[in-house]
Amino acid sequence: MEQTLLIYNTLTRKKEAFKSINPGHVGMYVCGPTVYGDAHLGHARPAITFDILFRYLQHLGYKVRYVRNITDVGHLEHDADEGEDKIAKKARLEQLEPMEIAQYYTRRFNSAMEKLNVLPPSIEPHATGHIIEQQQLVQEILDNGYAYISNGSVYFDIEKYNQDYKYGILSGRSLENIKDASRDTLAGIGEKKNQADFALWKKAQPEHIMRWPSPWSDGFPGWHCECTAMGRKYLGEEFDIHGGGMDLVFPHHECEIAQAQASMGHQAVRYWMHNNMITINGQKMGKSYNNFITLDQFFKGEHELLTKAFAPMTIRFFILSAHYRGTVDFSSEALEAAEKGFARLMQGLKDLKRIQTAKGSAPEVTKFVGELEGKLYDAMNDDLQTPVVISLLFEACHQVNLLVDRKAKISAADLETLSKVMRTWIEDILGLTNASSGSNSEKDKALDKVMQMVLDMRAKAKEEKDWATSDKIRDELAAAGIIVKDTPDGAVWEV
RNA sequence: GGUGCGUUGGAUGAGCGGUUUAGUCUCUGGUCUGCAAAACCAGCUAGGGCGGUUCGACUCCGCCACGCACCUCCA
Repeated sequence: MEQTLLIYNTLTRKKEAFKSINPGHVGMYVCGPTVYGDAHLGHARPAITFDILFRYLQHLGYKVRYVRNITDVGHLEHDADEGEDKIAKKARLEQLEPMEIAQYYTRRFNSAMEKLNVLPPSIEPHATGHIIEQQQLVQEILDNGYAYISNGSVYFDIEKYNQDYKYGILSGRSLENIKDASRDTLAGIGEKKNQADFALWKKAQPEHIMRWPSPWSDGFPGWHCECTAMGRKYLGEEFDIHGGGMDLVFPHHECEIAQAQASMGHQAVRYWMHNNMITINGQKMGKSYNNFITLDQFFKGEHELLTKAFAPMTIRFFILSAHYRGTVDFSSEALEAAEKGFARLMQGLKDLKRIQTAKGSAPEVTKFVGELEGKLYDAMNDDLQTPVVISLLFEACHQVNLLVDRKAKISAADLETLSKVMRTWIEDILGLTNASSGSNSEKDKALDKVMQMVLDMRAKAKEEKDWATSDKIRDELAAAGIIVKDTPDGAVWEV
């Protein structure tokens, strides 16, 4: 924990040295998915970005409580005025219970996360399980005079709030701006005093299935409440890190700040972190643009923009090869490049075992091994520069290749250090693992044996210079989709 | 209109005030191989325009041009 981790704080627009509120402990909250559809590539980004942070903080010795919510209620379709709960709408369309939908997509989300080797958070609270906490939050804001009741709904009074505090500090916009923008796009003010006011509690229309009793009306919480209420419940009135996608800065996180301030009199979050978007042909990938590719489609290769299926680890590597605050433009070509890069990294890890040690290391090898981990820490500590981490690990692979080819010498001690560093950084911190290592079914074992037999036969034919037979085996295996690669240590195969 | 970001070699995409600046794809040469594939090694005229700071800038600052994202549910 002697490492100084710099984190870019959206609130101050500066990189700041990270210091946790409670020494040795970190509380971290990240906005999770709204479970009314399959997760797409865009959802993978915050999940992976904050997974890296979660892993790295733990690596540095912190005990981390990581909370990522499941939004299963509360996101209104259009605007708080005439909105319809997204979950409820889809439920009616498909004649299912809202909870059935939420459960179904939650499972699918978690399964996709597992494939991407995203560690499960410490707590995954559901919005529907915290209605009482959200009502308490609303009541506090009402009691403090920063909200008003209108026709059974409760709205946050931005004008009033702005007199005592300042609304817009996170997104860097003034109340005047916000009002102007709202006036253009929306017609009547309706129940609200001010167009910029946002709903804390919404009275349910008769057609709403998801509803809860409250002092104000039968209804449901406004969509900014859950994160404020649940973050506070599990991480305390003040906690270290709040993360999410950049598109949540306004209004979601801006409203969270206002809610915390209005209810508790102080802000809850020390460091606001936001990952940038993934674009496709230069445009943000999103549900409303209808240009998204779900993670499932990636894994299966079922999308017109995909030339083939991509392994979850390829997607993870692809996302990590860009810095989290920059946009990443998706293309099949870019993913194919990522696939090769990832394979190269894994090969380097594997080839460590083939290195023959010498009595002593060459000076440049000692220098490289000695400096590697320090450089990795420097990169990671500078606001999680994973592209640099990866490029350093590629340099390590280059060293491994030289050593395998016996173009350099390495001592047993240096090799052990190199192995340990590479393993720790690739597997534990970046969370990249070899996907194929998990296949241990009876079928796979049987295939392994058969292949070993076939390759032995081919090796024998080669020994006897019976090229016709050896080539025939190679060609027929190729026709069956199995590629044979000859290496100095014998043939290897893959499907 | 407001708020941010970007402009790097044949393509993509990182880092860095000066020395050898990643990686991937394509191409070229080589090693290995019975041949091939794979793998590995090496190479392939780079940093939008104009100013400024500096002994020195692709890297810092300013202006301009172009492009992009966010400002509505959204990761």
